[in-house]
Amino acid sequence: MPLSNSYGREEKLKSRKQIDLLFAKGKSVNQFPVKLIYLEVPDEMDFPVKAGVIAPSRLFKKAVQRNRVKRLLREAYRTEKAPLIEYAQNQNRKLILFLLFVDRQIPSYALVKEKISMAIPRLIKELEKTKITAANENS
RNA sequence: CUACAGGCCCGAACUAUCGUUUCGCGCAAGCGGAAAGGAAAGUCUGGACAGCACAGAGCAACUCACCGGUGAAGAGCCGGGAGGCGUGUAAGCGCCUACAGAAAGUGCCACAGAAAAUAACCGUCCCGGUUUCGGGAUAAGGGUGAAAAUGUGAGGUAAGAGCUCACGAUAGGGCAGGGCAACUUGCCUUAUGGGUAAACCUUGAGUGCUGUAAUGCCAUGUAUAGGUCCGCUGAGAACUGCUCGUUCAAGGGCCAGGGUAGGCAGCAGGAGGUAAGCAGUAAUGCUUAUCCCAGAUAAAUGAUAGUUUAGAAACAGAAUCCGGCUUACGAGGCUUGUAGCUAU
Repeated sequence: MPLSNSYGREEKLKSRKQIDLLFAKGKSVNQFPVKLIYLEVPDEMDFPVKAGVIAPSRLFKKAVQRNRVKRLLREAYRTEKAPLIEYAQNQNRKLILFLLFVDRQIPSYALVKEKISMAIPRLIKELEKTKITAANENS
């Protein structure tokens, strides 16, 4: 599968069941004002990483504002996701992921992009740890 | 020209790169097309559409309210009438109006005032008594108030009063002229004991209820094992606002637990848009030509850079679809009215 900057239908997290599961059991990486919620799943999926975005209506009352924040998150994820996909493919791990925005101010695109580019290496690092502990438990 | 108020128009364009949703073509790679708003908003209305209901009677609730037209319909729109406000000597012009009924009934009318509805505090007048008082008549005058019993003049009277008369005002009725009508003009006649119906209410017209998470279909999947209460002395269900009434009726309610939560249709060709012509004061209608113009479901229109421009900033994101109403808002343009200044 070639790496590209596209962010198509098969890469989006759509199943309501998986979303409920993610919020119930998922772990998180905080990189204020962006928060990643992730969960490794055993299920077979058509793409190694499925991701969605959220702008809480609690923080943004108007639909226009929520749309704006979600578009920024989506665009930043699209440009910065390459290392994560590559890692998941190489290690053959399946991941579901949500990007939350937890500030009240509508951010600039530059800020969101910077924070996500910082958060994704941290996420990979966390995944590396859980892999080691799982391996230890198994042995 | 400036300020204020009302109405209308517009709601940036283009290029490049990387992306999203969808449609068409193609085996595929890919190529090509389309992609938020004037309010998409509030969910306030009217419909379309869908489901359930539709033997009957009563009650309740809600909506509307000058006339005519328009339209699928309306709490909309257009035109007209009436009333009010502003301006003006006036004519006129502009703006506003939930504009049926107060002569069916009930209620309410703060403060002030004698009194807020069938009004005697002061005053005026008469009678009795004779320094003060008592009985009566009287709405002309006084002050209060948002509002005080139809205005002015004359007659009249003890003093007064629509008590009578003249000219008016307001309301009802009649006749005549104008108008499809609301209404209006003139004449005659009757009455004149307030306001409030965005108080209850009355009159007239109308409304079955629910709402696209409607609804239909396909797929997947199981479990009702348990607890408790009620029940043929009728639980409960249907007639979907409620009651009566009618019909059915042996299982039903609650707690706990299990399964599913995927897909298709609805769902994008419509009371559709644009242009021209015709009819009409207008709203609007008709004809012809032409266009296809979002369709998601954790939910698509974005990011970056540059150019144009005085500036790109306001309010704000489709979720079944249309017609309206209301509210929010930016820079500029057009237009109407008022005020001011300058010039003529």
